[in-house]
This record gives sequence, structure tokens and C-alpha cells, in this order.
Amino acid sequence: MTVRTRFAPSPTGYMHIGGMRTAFFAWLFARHMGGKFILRIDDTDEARNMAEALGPILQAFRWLGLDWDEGPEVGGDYGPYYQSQRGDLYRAAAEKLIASGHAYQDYSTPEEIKADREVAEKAKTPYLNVRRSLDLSDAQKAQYDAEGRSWSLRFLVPRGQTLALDDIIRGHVEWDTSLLPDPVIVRANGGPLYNFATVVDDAQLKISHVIRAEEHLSNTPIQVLLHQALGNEMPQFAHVPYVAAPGSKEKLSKRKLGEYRKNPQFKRLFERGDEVFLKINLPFTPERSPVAVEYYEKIGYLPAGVLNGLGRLGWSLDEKTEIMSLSDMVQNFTLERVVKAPAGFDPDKLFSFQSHWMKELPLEQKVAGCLPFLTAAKLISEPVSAETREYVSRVIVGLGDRLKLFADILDAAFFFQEDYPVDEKMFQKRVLKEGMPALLGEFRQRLESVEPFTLQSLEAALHVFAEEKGIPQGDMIHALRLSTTGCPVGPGVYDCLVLLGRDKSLARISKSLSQVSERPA
RNA sequence: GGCCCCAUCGUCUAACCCGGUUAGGACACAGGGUUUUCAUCCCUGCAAUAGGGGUUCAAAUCCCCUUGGGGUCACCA
Repeated sequence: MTVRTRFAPSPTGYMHIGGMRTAFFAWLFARHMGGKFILRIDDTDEARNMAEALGPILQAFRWLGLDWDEGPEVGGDYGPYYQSQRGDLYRAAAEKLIASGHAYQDYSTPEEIKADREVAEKAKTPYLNVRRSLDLSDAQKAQYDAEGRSWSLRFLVPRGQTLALDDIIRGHVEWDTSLLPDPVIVRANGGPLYNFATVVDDAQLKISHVIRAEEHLSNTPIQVLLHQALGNEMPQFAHVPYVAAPGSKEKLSKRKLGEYRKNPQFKRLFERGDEVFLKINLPFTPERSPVAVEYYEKIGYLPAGVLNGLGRLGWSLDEKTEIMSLSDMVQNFTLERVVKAPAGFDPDKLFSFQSHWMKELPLEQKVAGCLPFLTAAKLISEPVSAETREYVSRVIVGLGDRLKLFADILDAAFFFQEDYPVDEKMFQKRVLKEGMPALLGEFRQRLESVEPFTLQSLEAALHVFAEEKGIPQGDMIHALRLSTTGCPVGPGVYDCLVLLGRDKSLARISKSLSQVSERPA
């Protein structure tokens, strides 16, 4: 049997991180089994602008490097891959169900249905359809049609059966079909409903494994019954638990962003995004929040980091493996090892995966990843010259493991412009302290003649100077750092000086010292 | 409320299916070392089987109940 899995997003304008995790599992399973992964667009609500609504979803897949074998843009043998274009298939299936007596036209009015529900509620019995339309004669139907009374198509659920399902993740699950109301499968306006369309599509697309979020588990008995009525080959089902908000068991939701900002685990992530978006002049929107995949791309996460984080959310390889590349996961992924319980999304752990993969990234790719942030923040100009690129590369080397996200390059603005932020408090403490301005001035003079202007000779010069003056080297180092970068943390101070070059270093020290008279310590 | 699902450190998880471990790893947190900053790196520590009943020589593991959490009950997907 050829494995064929699918992900069927509705075009909503953004890709939910939890949905991405589900899609990722379906993708991993297909790749692990050497099968196909299909993208089908569930766009039965056709009102919106498709390009705008679908764009971010496809972009999320592209960014993460999750390719699809059939679907939008790539086509395939079972298309079209948009539900809105598959009307004929649904009509044919509906006719088949009517002909075989598995579906019936229901002329009940909304008022009648509402009343039925109230009766069931009062009697404390489960609501089931009254099925009064079942007894209608052809003549009566004709009369209703003549009156212009509308009908919807309902699937006739066979009552009194125990329906069992062996879900690959959840195990054996059973339902009593006597408790299932007859679902509407085709609306009065002719449009198919999800439970019906998805069954028709999964069969026609020859989906072998339906891997989807667990909120669909309770839809599954209806879908199994529909498959049976249609005479389809039954796919295997695997219901993946949902992704919960950090530290909770509640489904992660775009509608709860306000709440998440206060969540201690989520807070840092939101704040980092706010800083970055401000610098690169990108507005924050719910579609670009930590609930959406796009957020991670926009603040400089690596696909490898996000994928590793998603992969370990509700799945594990063994008792110790945490770091996994995409190919490691493809090689080892099985649905049997997917955890049944919902998993809380953990931004800290995601960040630690990110740190790891950023460390592994070759320099050239770090440069390529940082450049767009520097240009967006107008720290360098476009087009990027070869020298600028070379300089950025040297800065990144200097930053070393401090660069965790591509956007972290923006914290090193002092390498790129003279108008950089200064930590005033630390500046006061380390530069404007007793005696330091004089020492700094004196050391500045030595800097003029240090040859060559390299890490080793600078270090040696400072060492000698501190020795002569009988002061701790640390004092000088701190003062030098603050007076040349404005920042108390960052790459080694000698690295900073070398990167800045002699002229800029001297100029910045002078500028810092000129403030001494304005603001006496 | 009916139906269905789920339950191990603060978090992600391993061990559960097929009973026997000082209940393991990672993140986070705390302390220490390296780096005269920060980050990295190394070491140490903290910390869990929801509760109650069975079955058994032996239960995180099998069974039942309770509690808690969640999903779903649309002419949404």
C-alpha cells in the first residue's frame, strides 16, 4: 500500500503553530514511509481573497522546507486540490447516497428542529432527528418543492450499532450509533459540509492515513459510516492531540493573545518580537503573533530550530534524544510514539533548540540570514556591497554564540552606525568614575600608536598600561567597552576595537571623554 | 448536561502495551567553575507517578471508582 497523507487547511490568512505541528507529523509520517504528502485546501467558505488567505500558509510550509507532492502550485493526478472546485465529486456522491437510501431530503424548518432539540433537552435524552421527512410521499415532496420550501440532505445514520475504531494514536475507541443525530451533508444551497466533503475527498485522493487534530475524533464515527455507505476503502486514522498554551491544558488560540502576553513563559517571546518589529518597522498583528508560524520567521528563528521544537512537542524518539535534524526525524518518526495527552507549547525549550541550531549554522548562512534584518532596520544600505557583507561577516564571527536569532544582530547596532544607544547607567559607573576619564584619555593616546591594531597587541597594550598604573585590568576593559560601544555586554572588547578600527575607536573615546566636562562625575 | 478523550518533576518527555529501575533525559530555575563583560562550555543541586480501592510476593505499569483537565455536540472547518 502506498502511504498518502494530507493536510487540509482552510485559508485563514495565517498558519497556526499547532496546526503546523499536526501537518508536520503527517508530513513526517509520509516521508518516513516513502509516501506522498498532499495539501488540499478546504475553502468551502469562498468569500475571502484566496491569494491573501492562503499565501501565509503556503509560505510557512516553504519556509520550514516541508514540501508537498500534490496540491496548490504543484498540481497532481487527483486535482483540483481546492474543495470549492470539486463540486461535481460531491454531487455525484450525494446522488449515490440518495439512490442507495443512505441519505434523505429533510424539509424540516429551523423552527421545527429547534423545537425538537428543546423537547430532547427537557426529557434529558440525547437529541436525535425526528426524521419526519422520511415518511413524506413523493407527492408531498413535490408539493413542498412547488411551495418553494427548501431541503437539506441528511445522512441516515444506522441506529443500534456499535462503531469501533482502532486509532493509531488513541487506540481502540467505540461509539453507539444510536446517539448520533443524522448530520446534514449538503446544505439547502447545495454546498457540501465538512464531514461529507472530507470523506469524499479523502477517498478520491486515496488518502491512506488520516492524520489530524484530535478535535476531529468525535466527527470520526460519522465519517466512518459515510465511507462505508459510499463503499470506500477505509483509511487509517490517527488523531494527534492539540497543542496547549504554555503551562496550561487549553488549546492554543489566536483569540487569547491578551492573556498570553501575561503568561510568564510567553512574555519574553512577545517582548522580543515587539523589540524586533519596532526596529524593522513591521506592525504586530494577531496573524503575526507567537501563535503563528510567521512570527518565528520574522524574528529570525531557523527552520531547524522550529522543526526540532515542533517535533519534540508530543513525540519522542527515545529516553534521551532531544536534538534532531529534519532527516533524523524523517528517519525515526512513528505515529505509535506520539503522546496521547495534549502538550503545552514551551517557548523556552523552543529557544534552546534554536540556540543549538544557530550554533551549528555555517557562517555564510548566518550572514545571509542577518542581512535582511540589517537592511530592514536601515543599519546598512541596499544593495549590500561586498565590503559591507565582509564586515557583517566579521561582526557575526565576533558575536559568536551570542547570536541566537538572526534579529540579535540588531542589538549590535554600534558596529554599524554612530548613533547607537548608550547604557547611561553603566556609562556613569564605568567611565565617569573617579580618575577614569584621565586614564582613558591617556590610554587613548597609546591606542594611536599600537601596531598592529590587532587583538593580541591591544590586549598586550592594555595589560602593560594597567600594570604601570597599578589598576585592575577589568576597570580599563569596562571603561573602554562603554566608551566605544555604549553597551556593557557583547563580544570581547578587543574584538570590538578591531572591528571598529582604530579611527572609529579613537573618535568614540574622544566623544565619550568630551561628555566628562558636560557631566562631571 | 450527553458522548468521547486524557492524567509521571514548573514544562516537554522516558519507563506503561509485555508488573520487579535509587522513576531516566532535556528545558527552566538555583549554586559553583571557565571566560576580568555578556554569551558559550563544564560540574552540582532542586523537582513527579492526581486520590482511593482492588489483583499480585511485587503496581507509574493491569482492573474499578473518584477527582481534575480537555474535546465535541452547527445548513463552521
